Amino acid sequence: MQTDFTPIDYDYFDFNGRNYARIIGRNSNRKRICVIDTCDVYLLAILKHGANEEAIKKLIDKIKKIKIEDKGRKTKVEKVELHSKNFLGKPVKALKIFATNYKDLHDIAGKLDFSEIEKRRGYDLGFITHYIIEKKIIPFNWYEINGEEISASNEFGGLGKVLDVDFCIKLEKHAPKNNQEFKPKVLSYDIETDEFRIGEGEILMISLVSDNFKKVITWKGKKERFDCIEHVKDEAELIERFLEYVKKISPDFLVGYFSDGFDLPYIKARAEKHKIKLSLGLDESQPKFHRGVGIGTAKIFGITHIDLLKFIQTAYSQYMQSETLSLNEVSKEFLGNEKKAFPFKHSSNIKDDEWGRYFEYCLHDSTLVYDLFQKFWPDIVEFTKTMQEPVFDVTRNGMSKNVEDFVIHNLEKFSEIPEKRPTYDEIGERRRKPPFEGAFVFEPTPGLYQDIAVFDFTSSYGSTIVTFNLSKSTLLEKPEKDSCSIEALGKKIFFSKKLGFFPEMLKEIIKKRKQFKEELKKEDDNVKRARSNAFKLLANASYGYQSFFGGRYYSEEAGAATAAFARKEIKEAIEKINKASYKVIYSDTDSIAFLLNGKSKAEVTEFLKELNSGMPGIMELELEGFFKRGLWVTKRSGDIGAKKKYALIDEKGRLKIRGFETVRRDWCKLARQVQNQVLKYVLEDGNEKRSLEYIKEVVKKIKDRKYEISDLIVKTQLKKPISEYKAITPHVIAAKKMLERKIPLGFGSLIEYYISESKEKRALVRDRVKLVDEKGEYDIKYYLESQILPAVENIMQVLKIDVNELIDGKKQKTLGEF
DNA sequence: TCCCTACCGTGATG
DNA sequence: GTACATCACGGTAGGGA
Repeated sequence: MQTDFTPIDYDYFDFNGRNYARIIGRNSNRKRICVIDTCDVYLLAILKHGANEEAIKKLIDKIKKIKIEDKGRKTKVEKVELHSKNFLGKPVKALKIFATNYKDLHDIAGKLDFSEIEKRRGYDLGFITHYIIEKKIIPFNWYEINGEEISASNEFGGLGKVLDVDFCIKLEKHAPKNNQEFKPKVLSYDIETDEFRIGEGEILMISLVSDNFKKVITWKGKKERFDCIEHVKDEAELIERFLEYVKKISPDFLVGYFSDGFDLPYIKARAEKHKIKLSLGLDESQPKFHRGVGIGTAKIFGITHIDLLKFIQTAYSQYMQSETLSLNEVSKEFLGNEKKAFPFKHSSNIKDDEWGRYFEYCLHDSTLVYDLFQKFWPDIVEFTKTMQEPVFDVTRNGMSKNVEDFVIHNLEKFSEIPEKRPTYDEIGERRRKPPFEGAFVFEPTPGLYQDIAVFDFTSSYGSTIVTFNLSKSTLLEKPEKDSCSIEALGKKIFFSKKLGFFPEMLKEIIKKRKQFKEELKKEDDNVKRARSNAFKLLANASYGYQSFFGGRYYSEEAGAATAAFARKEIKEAIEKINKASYKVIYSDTDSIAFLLNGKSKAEVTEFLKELNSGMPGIMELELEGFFKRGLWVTKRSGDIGAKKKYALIDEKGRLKIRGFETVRRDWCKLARQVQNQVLKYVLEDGNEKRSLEYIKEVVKKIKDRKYEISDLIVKTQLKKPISEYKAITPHVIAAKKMLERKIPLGFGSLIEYYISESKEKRALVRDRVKLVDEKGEYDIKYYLESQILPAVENIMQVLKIDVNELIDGKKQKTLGEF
């Protein structure tokens, strides 16, 4: 049969000793299709330079005889070809050694102990990656496919019969087709339980949301409620019902939030307890749980399980406003919608008339997850198409893996043989290296400035890598004609002029980033901003990747050289800006802030063009914006200007605050609000007048205990198991208190506490820690001197005001009006 | 016991 | 599994006076 087809999810199976890819996807009639296909598997043996033809011939004959039988299957070398390829940019002769089963390539490589062979590569990619490279059947692209329909045949042990798909096709031909939009069928889900520890409590309800479908399955509460609430008799039936709905709706994506770490493992544990087979897969298989160091992953065959939290974490968190990645905050930021309020209670404490609200709460969570998925769908597609790996992996991988996938899937254009993953020892060696010098940060002179412009290098590190051709494969041992050099790692490092594959590929990511940024300029919304930033992140991660110990294309020299070149470029730009009679007041990594010194915006724009025309390669500055005022403060200790701490206001009165306590979540809300307000007043007015009034008022209110504890809560994240802390800080004490109350805590838990008054005179801060709901009076002195004062002190100091006098009230006379 | 500083730890910037 | 280095700053640990 013939149809069009877009691949969504991939896995593979062995049949008669061979590997077969199983690809689940859809056609444009929304029929679900499973494509079965195989491909040649091989590894590459790179030959030593200058091996003679006769020797190679003999070698090929020897290799052809290799057989392996020790893993319950027979694998042999099926054919050997001699190819001219590149390895790390250099031309090499390599033998392409074809074998029966991908999993045996490693063992075959182990038998290639011949003196003519220099290196063995290309057998550590994984079958699916290898398959996608070989057959070029890329997720979310469209293909016209031809093949034999085997839905009802006994082929592959009757595989087609057990698969719950519309068509099962053994692929014969495929050709790329114009891409079209694919609207997936999505089912989001969320569970509520009594116990947070996996499987230790009962599942009280499961909510499901899909297109025109909302359902809460529960065995709790009273029967008559809303249409979408379905009562079952017990937990076992609830799980059965969940299975039925997933099967009936049969979505392309089953989406949860932290569902890799909670919902799905929980359902699995409870299903096991009730001896229910959790056959969610299209082939009736159970979810496969893969253990990770942190949380594992949960994979369902044919229905792609997505944990949105994971994707948001890697792709967007760095550029988000939200302080935590809780469903509530993330929904607020991207949907303008939040969770319904329902304080957690054990089910035994929930009254009859409260269940309705609990159901609504649970259902609303699934709605949020559903809406978030729809919002991020374009990004998920874009990421997946760029990385060319199955969407299951792309949504879970970190940035370094994404960069590496992108590289691996683009090697063929360069006839490049893939480099191997580093060994355990190599990783250890790389990790032990001392850090190299990074970015340049300008030490600002504290002050309140007027009329400021800010320039940014577009994808600074990325364009540096591209411009100066910095990578593992372009690193030279000694200088060559036209090679470029830089001082880094305490020596002179050289890179060839001939463009390497890594820099060339990076060019494409930068192009994409530019495109998304343009789109963002046309119409600004949270998701567009996130997308643009995600590709910015990816471009920057390419720099991080080359210095990342786990990377195949790790190169300390390339990393250090990138930072060195970037420093050189920005310092030169600063000099040029100063020479043009502007005055640079601050700079960090890739941005430069400078005073207009009376010049017009038009002059600045013109000057920017001139600057760019003199810039090497694809290095380019862009205008970040004009600002009416800007404030830089001193460090708390000493008089020198603090780096990474400043606030700007543009002509429209919009604030841009960086590094200040206002943007740090480990300061109490009050301190942050007060600082934010003071910055606003100072930047708007250019003087201290309104701020002083305001601070005075706040100080009085603190002294009069007019604030709620909720304004004074300090939030700190737990970053390791409590026992591992050497320094017992307030947040460790708070965490211990929470543990005593049996509140489950772990890596990443947000610890909330406030500082209460103590009779003891010299008590440590940690001895005064109280949990949010613990009764107590807040410590006036602490909040004045350790929260509010530090938050405004340095700002007022710039305006020559000593805030200490406001607080103790002794020297108020010197303040004139007070 | 007081005082100082090194170090731990978190969370920012880019 | 896991992109990088550069900063600020509160709080404690721990030694010396």
